[in-house]
Amino acid sequence: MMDASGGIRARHTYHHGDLRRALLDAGIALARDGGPDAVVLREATRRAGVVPNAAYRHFASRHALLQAVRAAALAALAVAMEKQLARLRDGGPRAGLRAIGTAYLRFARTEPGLFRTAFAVPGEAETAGSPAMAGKSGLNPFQLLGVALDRMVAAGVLPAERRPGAEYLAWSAVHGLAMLVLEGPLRRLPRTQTRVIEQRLLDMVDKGL
Amino acid sequence: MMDASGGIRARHTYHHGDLRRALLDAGIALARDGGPDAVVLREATRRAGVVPNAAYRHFASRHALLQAVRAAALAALAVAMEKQLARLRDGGPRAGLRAIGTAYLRFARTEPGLFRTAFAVPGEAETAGSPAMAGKSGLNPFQLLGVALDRMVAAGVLPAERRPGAEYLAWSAVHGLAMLVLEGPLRRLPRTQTRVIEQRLLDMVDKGL
DNA sequence: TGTACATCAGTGAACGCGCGTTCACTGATGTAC
DNA sequence: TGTACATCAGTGAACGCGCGTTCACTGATGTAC
Repeated sequence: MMDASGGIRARHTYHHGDLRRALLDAGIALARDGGPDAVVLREATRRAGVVPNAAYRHFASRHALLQAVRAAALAALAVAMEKQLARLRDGGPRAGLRAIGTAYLRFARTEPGLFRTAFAVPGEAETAGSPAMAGKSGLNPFQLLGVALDRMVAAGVLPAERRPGAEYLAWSAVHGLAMLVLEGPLRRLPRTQTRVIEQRLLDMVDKGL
Repeated sequence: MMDASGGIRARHTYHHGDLRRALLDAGIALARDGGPDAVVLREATRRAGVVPNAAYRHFASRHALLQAVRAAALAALAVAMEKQLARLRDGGPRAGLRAIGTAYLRFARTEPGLFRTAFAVPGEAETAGSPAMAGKSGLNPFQLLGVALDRMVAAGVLPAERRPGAEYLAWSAVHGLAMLVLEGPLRRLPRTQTRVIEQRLLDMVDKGL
């Protein structure tokens, strides 16, 4: 059990209260600064102030915990996207797509550990959609992207025949840049330059779709 | 020491002959089917028919071996690109860029382990260029992409003011798709659909650059 | 051409590491009567 | 309202694992004279 200062406080009850939640939170914290490999079962129990094997009351395996963390990371991304969408009062349907892309790139930048956990770990298809991966709207990141594209079609900005599969194209571009900047060859690029490239990439998607 | 059938043949000389090469080859084979994490020092020595610590005569650490494997993977990608470029007798300068992209995507598909090793491992900036990462032309993948873009500018197909940083945009798009297909959410997509999306992605880059 | 000796490339044995996971257990909780 | 008992959520101790890496060594190679 962690107190506000991050230290370990002695538990006075034998039962924890909500160990599952505590383990998940610890897992998220580990992923946050260290990525998927840092999500270590023993460390999570340590942080929860509990003996290692206690985790097995709540997660079948380390892998199960990791998947739960991954779902939380995806949900966090969805929330970030929703916030960015909420910001734009007006602006055409193109603005929606751009907001999605912007949020995605920012999330990768500000939460690299969670980002890597969300995508570098093979998991269940988030294209389908589990509630655990969703934001407040009930949609996961992929679905939010889909909605943005649908709106573009409805507004006549995107030809309907180019709609199917368009999410893969937009997603690829943005995802690739995120990866290259995060742990790829573009890591050493100065941040200002990164921003410029981000904008130009979004332009490219806009124009090229 | 491996014979043609893949078994371990007894070495009759005390000295190996070219252990460095043997370890590197073993490392490449490991990366090929298993990605970067599969490049395990002990396993490489096992395959070379040698005691584990013998590796330290040739590589300072596991990490050093991994970097060598990574360089080899990048060189292999460069060679694949060169081959694809050599194929096109004519076709405008756009064809060059497309060949690069095609080779990249195919390499990711046919050599997923090497691809992941090349890019999922933080390494020295390949944007600069070490000979170990280069193809027959002496250029590494990034540089080959740069040349293709330069040609487009020279041919007047790409406005000069859009040239700087253009490699990052093209690279991102193609890299993102490769990642999503390889170990991301697009893994389960049927192969025929993947191909279609690949083409459309290259179209998008072409149009959007 | 032959010998002495330095250098090099392997061997052999061992380390500590932290991990995920299993087992048999005990203390705490809540429900039926 | 009080008690008996089943269920649940933790404890305690231990495992085997394969890894990277270090140490002191010995057999093989090549070079100087």
